Amino acid sequence: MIAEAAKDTLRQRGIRLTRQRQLLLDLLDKSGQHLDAEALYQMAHQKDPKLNRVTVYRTLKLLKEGGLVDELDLMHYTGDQHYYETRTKQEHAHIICLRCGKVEEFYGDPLHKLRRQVESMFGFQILIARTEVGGYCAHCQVLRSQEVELARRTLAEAGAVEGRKPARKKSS
Amino acid sequence: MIAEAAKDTLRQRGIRLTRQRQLLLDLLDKSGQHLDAEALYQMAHQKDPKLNRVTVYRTLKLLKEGGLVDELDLMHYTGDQHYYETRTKQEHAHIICLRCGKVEEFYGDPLHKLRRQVESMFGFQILIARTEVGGYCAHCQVLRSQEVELARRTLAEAGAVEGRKPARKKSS
DNA sequence: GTTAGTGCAAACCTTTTGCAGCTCT
DNA sequence: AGAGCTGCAAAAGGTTTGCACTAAC
Repeated sequence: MIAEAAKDTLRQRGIRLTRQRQLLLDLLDKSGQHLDAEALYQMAHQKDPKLNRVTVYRTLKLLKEGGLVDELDLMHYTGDQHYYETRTKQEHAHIICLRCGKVEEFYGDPLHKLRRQVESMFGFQILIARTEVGGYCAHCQVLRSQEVELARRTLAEAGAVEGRKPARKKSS
Repeated sequence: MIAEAAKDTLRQRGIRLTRQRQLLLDLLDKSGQHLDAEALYQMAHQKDPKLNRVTVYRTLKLLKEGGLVDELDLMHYTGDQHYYETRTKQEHAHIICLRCGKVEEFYGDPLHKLRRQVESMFGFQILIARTEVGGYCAHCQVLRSQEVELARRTLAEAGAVEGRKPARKKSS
């Protein structure tokens, strides 16, 4: 369980493990990934009605600065909020379908190569890296092209109707 | 000049090329890269005092949706605003120094490979991809370690002072 | 002449801050 | 005991929206 490791890390840094922080850490850890502050707040608030939204923001900031969670924005698919996931697994890219919102994760060589090249080419010390890709998933590509086709026809129809209206008075 | 191509694209889509849009497009095109909405507004507003901030936001949104500019956030180095650059050059990653704010651009194989792998592995149709890397540039690594060392010493000193204070009443 | 686009003001949403009181160690 | 943390209310920062007027085609 990641939350335990995170708690140790925090303890070692002399950061207090309050009831609220433990709850948030556990929720972040368990509940899948890509929670935004509001979603996390809702979950936490349900378990502890006294817990305030502000505490969620402060905790997330703390964890982010401590390198315990990573911040994403998933191409702002749903808005301008940020998403968080515990930093455990290998580095990975996030692939977001801009139609259905599904998020895939990509682990692979190119990410490591990129990292190594950036380090050696620029003498750069990398602390965080993130790759986000937006587009249409296999399923939505079909649906998307149907939608576009429909829109095209609707427009053409409207155009035809317009064409039937009395012509611009020029010949009248 | 990119702005011209962009203008053609817009015209073809039946989007009106207003005075304001032309100005914004030209500014985006010329003035280096990584402008945020406010910076772009300041520049535009200087040339055309009637031009409103809202128009900047609306134009950026239009250009972004049309794939003519890319939106970045440069690891939120300076805050939560977004940055924009015209989409012309090859795909590239942005490397941001979290100490001095310098932004480097990385062009390279790993980016293409990543793209190709995502397309083939997931059957994904990519519309936008972005990679941002945060850390310390070669120059700032040195300065950073000095800063950390200084902080460490300052803390140790404070700790020493604290140590001289009457001990926790246990032996008293 | 239409319809899209602009400016203005006001709203909106997410996140941060100031401060008094509470709590972990 | 006391610094660190929380909750509450209020502010901030960035961006969007409603509406009447203006301008591009």
